This record gives sequence, structure tokens and C-alpha cells, in this order.
Amino acid sequence: MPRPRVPLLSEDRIADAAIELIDSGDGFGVNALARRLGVTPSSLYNHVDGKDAIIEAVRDRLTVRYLTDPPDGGWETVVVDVMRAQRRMYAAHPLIVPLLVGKTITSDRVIASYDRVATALLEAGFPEDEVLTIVAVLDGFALGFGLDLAGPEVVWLPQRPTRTLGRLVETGPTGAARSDRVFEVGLELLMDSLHVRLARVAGR
Amino acid sequence: MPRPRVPLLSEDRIADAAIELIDSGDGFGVNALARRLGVTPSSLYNHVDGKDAIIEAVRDRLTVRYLTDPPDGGWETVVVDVMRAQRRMYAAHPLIVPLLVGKTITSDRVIASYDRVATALLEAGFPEDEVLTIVAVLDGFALGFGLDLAGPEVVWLPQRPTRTLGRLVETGPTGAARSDRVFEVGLELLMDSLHVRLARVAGR
DNA sequence: CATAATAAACGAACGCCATTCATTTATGGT
DNA sequence: ACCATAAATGAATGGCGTTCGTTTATTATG
Repeated sequence: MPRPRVPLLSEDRIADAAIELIDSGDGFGVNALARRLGVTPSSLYNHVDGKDAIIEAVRDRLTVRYLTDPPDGGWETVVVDVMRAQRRMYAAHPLIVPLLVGKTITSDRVIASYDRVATALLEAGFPEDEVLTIVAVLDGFALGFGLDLAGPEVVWLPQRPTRTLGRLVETGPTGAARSDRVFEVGLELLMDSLHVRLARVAGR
Repeated sequence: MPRPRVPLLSEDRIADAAIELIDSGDGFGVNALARRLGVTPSSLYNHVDGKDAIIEAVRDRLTVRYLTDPPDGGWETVVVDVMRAQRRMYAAHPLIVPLLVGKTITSDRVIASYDRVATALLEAGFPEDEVLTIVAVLDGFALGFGLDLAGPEVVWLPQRPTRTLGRLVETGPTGAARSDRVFEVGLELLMDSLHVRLARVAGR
């Protein structure tokens, strides 16, 4: 096929198709993505830098989709707002989470959302050399609980009888709603501890 | 090479070499592992079921190495003990963490350690249909913060100027000690919330 | 309007990966 | 002495992400 009159591909179209492919549960791959777009794999490289760049584009696209406008209010509002947005995103597209693990974040708009949090924390009075750590912790928290949503159907597969776990695994549901509730609890706890930490620092 | 007088391989030897390979930072793969063992890749399949099984063997080996004997004391001691053991393991072998993400746990001894926690929670009075969720949350917490240790050198790579984040990334250290401290804080918070939750359930 | 430059598709090929299978050979048991 | 088995090998497979040269339509330039 020669160059088409109107381009078949664009970075956005690729990212959107990638999100669909990931959500479909058939596994993410460049070749499968190209097939889904009705195009050969090599064509993608005219628009995008490779697999990792596609994943980063997906991160960007989804972040924009789920991130709300900067809210009024104190640093707590900012932090909680970003955390909830991230949570909603992970909950709606759980299979994306494992793909994001360990990948450097470069997307400007995603960076901006972290920057928003970092700035809020800094202006709130958290010490300069602690802010980044706190941001990392918040991120680790979100990612860890996001992975809980993305986990395999069977997380524990006992080969021998157990005292408790085996029975619970068989009977227990894996409802996302329950997971959400505990996320909220965890977030509340984290925020409480940050308050304490800030009071201690600001107090001296 | 024919069958050797004394076997070159065994599941344990493979797992140990895998740990070395992972820790080396050169990336984990079956071929590289075989090379390190002075053997062809196909030879491994006489002892082990494949890549995932090797990772599971690594998980087993490391868990045994870092898990302490069941401590005396209440459920808090049990939970904290297992969490700290896991943390020590992840801290000593950070590059293993991404490999464990999303993989079903089958190793008996690893299952047993989760079973220990589940049983302790159940006997403490947590409702039957909540225990598994709590275990999952604890696991997610450990994994999320473990990934923090394994993350790339550069987590955030701003392409354009930022208000705060860029400067912090450039100046801030990524010390593991700091990460450990925050892990302890997070763990404490989690335990506190579990106390509250238990009191609420037991109270009515 | 002709021509040059660019953009966007393709197909072929590469190197790497995990895995399978038939084959060879040494070992241990009867 | 024989035979099933264990444990290595080498060759082959299919999938992966990626690169490169080629083709052709579109767009910009003189």
C-alpha cells in the first residue's frame, strides 16, 4: 500500500487503539496493536518511538482523561484529588498498571500533575529534601493498590491444604468495590500521617 | 556433552543462579541464566518448568531465606514480622520485585507465610469475608514500596521546566535508608487502622 | 506548472527470546 | 548384562520488538 490520501495513523490514534488492546485482555504488543489498526508493525514507527513510547502515550492520554482541574483548597485537597484521579484511572483500566511499572515518566502533562503535588507540599511547609520522597511514597501507594486491581484471577494457588488461606480464596469474592473502600482507608491514613509530620516540622 | 556423572543442575542451583543473575542487573532471561550455569537453555527444562517456574522458585528460595520463625505475641506481631521480612527481602534484592508482579503464588512455603497472617487475622476477630482483602492490601503495600526500591534511576524526566519537581529530582538523593524509614511509617499507619477496624467490628 | 522534499505506508530481514523435540549417552537397578 | 531412566545436547519453531530500504502520494518551492 502506498502513502494514503489521509493518514491512517497518528500518535493519538495509536494510543487509543493501545488502550483498547490493553483493556481487551489479550495482552499488549506492537504486532497485535498494528493488526488491530489494520497496518503493518513497521508503520507505527513513523509516528511513535517504539513500545515504551506507546505506553507512555497511553499514560499521557489516560491521565488527561481522568485528571480534574486543579481544585481550590489546601495542599490536602490537591494531593487527595490527584490520588483519586489516579485511582479512578487504574480502576477503569487495571491492565495498564503492570505496564507502567518501572517506566520513567516523561509525558509533560503527567509530570505537571506530579509537579502540582510537589509544589503544594513544598508550599505547605514540608522540608525541601522530603517532598520528593513523599511524592514517591504516594505514587508507590497508588501503584501498589492499582496492581491489586490488575492482579491475576488467582493470586494464591495453594498446592497443599492450608489452615485458612485456601478456604478464603475459594469462598471470597474479589470485588473491586471492596478494594476501593480499602484504598480510601489507606489514603486517609496516609494523609493523617502527613498532617502529623507537617505539624512536627512546622512546630519547631 | 552426554549425561554427566554428577548432575550439573538442580532446581536449587538454578534458583540460586537466577538470584545472582537478577541481582547482577544484566536482566533476567532463560538464555542468560543457562550461559551463567555453563549449560544450554534446553537443559534447564529437565529440572524446571520454564521461566515463570524459575521466578517462583526464586520467590520460594528468598522467602525461606528471609522469613523468621513464627514469633510469639498477638496478631500484630505476626503481621509486622512477615511484612518486615518481605521488606528486607525486597530491599536486598530489589530487581526481583518487578518480576513478581502479577504472578500467581504457588510455592507452599510462601503460601504458608500468607496463611500464617490470614490465620492470625481471623483468630484476632476480623470478619471472615474481610481477611483476604486485608492480606491483599498488606501485600499490595509491600509490593508498591518494594517497587519504589527497584524503580529506574530516573523516575521523573521532565522535558520542559517545572515549578518544583525538576529541581527536586536534580538535587534530591534516592537513598534506600530514607525509603525504609517511610516504609516503617506506612506500616505503622496501616497497623493503626487495622486496630481501629478491629475495635469497631469487635465492639458491636 | 514542473520539480524537489517530505510523509507514510510496505515488505523483508534481524537478533533475541522462551520453548519443544528428537537424539545421545551415562547412570543405577534388576 | 541389560534396560529404563535421567540429563545433557543441538536443531528448530514461533513470537517478539525493531530497523532498513523501497515505493508512492502529498505538499511545498521556484
